[in-house]
Amino acid sequence: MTKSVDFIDKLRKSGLRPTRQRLKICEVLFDRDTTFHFTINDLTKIISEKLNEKISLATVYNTVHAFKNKGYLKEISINSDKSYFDTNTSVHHHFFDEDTNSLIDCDENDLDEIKIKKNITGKKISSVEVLIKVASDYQNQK
Amino acid sequence: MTKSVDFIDKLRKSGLRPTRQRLKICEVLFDRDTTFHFTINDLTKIISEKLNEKISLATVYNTVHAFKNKGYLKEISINSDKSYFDTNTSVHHHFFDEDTNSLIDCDENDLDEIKIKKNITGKKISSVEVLIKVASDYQNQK
DNA sequence: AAATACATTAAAATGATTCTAAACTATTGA
DNA sequence: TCAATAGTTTAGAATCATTTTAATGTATTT
Repeated sequence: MTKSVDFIDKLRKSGLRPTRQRLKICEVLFDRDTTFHFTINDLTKIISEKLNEKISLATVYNTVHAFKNKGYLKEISINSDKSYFDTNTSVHHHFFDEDTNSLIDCDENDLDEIKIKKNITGKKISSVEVLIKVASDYQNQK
Repeated sequence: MTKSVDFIDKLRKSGLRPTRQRLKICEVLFDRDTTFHFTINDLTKIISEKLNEKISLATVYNTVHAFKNKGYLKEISINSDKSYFDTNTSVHHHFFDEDTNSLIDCDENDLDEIKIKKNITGKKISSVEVLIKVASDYQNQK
């Protein structure tokens, strides 16, 4: 259980003012034992339904983007109408369950290390993401 | 240079009627030597500006999705407001140039084969995609 | 405690994509 | 060959995620 003081610190250190809204969002996102994968819609629902808090949608967007820019969240590449975020910012990869539209972190043992042997001239690699889409064995009628 | 007859055939074989609109789109997409990466917007522009054709936006969407479902196009996973498609449907991976928002196919020599050592129980793998994001060396102020 | 800079907000705007229902066209089979 | 039909195209409306706006509010600085 992370204390509110820690979040205040975390925010201040990143040059973000510790507002009531940001602290609430910190609680939802970072006061957890395991990685959390979410869309803005998921997060908004938790805030309003579980916490009974009212945070404007624009603020949720602003905050998530601020956290992403500060490196506290990772955005996952999926072709979806929505954006997916991950509280696990270490280098790791994902399974995407097409039946439930949910992400699952790959364990480092699930996959060999990805080695890029040749890169585009004049560019630096900013990220490498592997997405393994999975679906139920029987329902292949897409 | 693929002949129109071939496209008519291709469409008929997939249970799609060879309409004027679909044939035009086939020409744009498949009458090429190299892989083509595009968004709906790119495709629409080519049709109207280069070919001077008028195809309704809904038809472009319908056709691209039909082609994707028939396996003639691959959709690439990127977190973008737009969807990206690829005429190269073989298993291969991508560089994504963040400076120009464009995709580049990985050569099979750019990357070792991806081996998934452990999968989610009860699921089958429907695809494995690697996305290598690159950007200019100097402009790292994101 | 006032001034300032930063944040939040509701509502409007935007932009990609999908839906609708009417008009059109390729195919089928008499 | 022609009418019936099933599939297709279309413009425009609808939807939905996300961003913008500009006014109000709040944390920080002096």
